[in-house]
Amino acid sequence: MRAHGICTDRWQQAKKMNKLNQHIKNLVSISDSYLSLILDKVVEKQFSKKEHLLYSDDYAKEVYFISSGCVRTYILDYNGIEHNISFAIENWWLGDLQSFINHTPANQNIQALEDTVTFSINQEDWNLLIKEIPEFVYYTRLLFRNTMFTHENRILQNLSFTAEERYLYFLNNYPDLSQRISQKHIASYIGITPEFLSMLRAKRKH
Amino acid sequence: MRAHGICTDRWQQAKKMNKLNQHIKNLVSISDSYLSLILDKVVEKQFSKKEHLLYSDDYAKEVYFISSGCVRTYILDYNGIEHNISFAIENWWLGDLQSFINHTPANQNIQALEDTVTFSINQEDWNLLIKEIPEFVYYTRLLFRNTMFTHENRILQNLSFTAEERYLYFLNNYPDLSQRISQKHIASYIGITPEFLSMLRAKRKH
DNA sequence: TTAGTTTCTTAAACTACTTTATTTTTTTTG
DNA sequence: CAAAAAAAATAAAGTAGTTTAAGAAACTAA
Repeated sequence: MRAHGICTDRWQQAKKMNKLNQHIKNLVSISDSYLSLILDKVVEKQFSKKEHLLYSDDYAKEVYFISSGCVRTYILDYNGIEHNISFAIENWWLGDLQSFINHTPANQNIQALEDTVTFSINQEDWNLLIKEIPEFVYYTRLLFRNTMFTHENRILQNLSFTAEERYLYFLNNYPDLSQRISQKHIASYIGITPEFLSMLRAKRKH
Repeated sequence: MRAHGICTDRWQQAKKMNKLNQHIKNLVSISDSYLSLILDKVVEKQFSKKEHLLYSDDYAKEVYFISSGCVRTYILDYNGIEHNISFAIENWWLGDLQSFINHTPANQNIQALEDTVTFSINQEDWNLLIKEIPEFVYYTRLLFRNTMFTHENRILQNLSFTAEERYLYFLNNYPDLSQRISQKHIASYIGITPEFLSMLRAKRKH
């Protein structure tokens, strides 16, 4: 990109998008011109703590790559109880992909747990990149594949682990998240009440 | 393919692979020559009821498209209890993809629940097809994406549904499987004991 | 800094689901 | 087809996790 005389604004933006740039290059080999085509479509957005990126029943018009901060996705059950589906921090993509791809109302809510900066791509540009850039197809294929593996492992856990084992697995596998995220939200993610998590933690101290 | 003078054996095989043929064509637009390149790599295998296609700790050397029959994938927990992860019938792909793709020992076991005919692709051929045929990349991207959605919905359910709701969801969404698969295996899939499922069913009759 | 809000802890009563054991029904196999 | 094996039903006792409630600790904001 540097060699192609991009104006200063673009160059500044490219610098800010360095994390996304690296993330793509780490997964697929891609020409600089294709890469800049992707980065051109990406828009920076800022969300303050507790702000929502998406509400369920709305349509997910974009997906997000997190540059800094932390968000959660959650569903509301018919009793009005929130259940955390996932967390995302720096260098993670997220979004309600079913809504985004199938143009259906979202099941998920997305909320910032910290002040957060994202790079988003909207549906139109996403489809354009998919059509124009085979490497973008490969890239998203790997993202889908990895998410599929993560989901699969979580299903295995839900079937065979106790609450305590799920908690320990979370601590071991997401030590960074464990520090940043409240117990209340971790409890919801592993599918137990905060009170029961508190009991488990008390038990482990002795 | 017919126009290209393929020998009778091939033509016979192609007829047998009609389901796979259709499955690919339904998801991506692909030339006949590429399609026959894929079908050339596919090998028919037969498994009798209760036979294993894969044992955990072995390496998954192939993935399977089911032409007829029914299989389950399951894990063994450290108490020796089996937990069903998924079922597959005609026109479904399955395999321990983590083992197959990452060349790690399998977590999953795969077992035929009925006499089953599969078309399998081994790792080497899979990688070759990925390298040579962009449409195969698109095809597998869609497979991964759909599996990802299915997994995601199951995680949502595990977080927000009771056992009874999970059972009703299974009945409604997989009516064909509900007929073919024993309650014992359905119970395991939704994460409860067969005894408790039996109770739920008795309760619903009144 | 203090009041207000949210999170965490503790504990007792409760419930969804498991465990164990026995009987009945269905399926498999020689 | 009969015998054996596997699956399903029922029931009683047990347990992992929930609910409710109330107080303590930790953030948040004027």
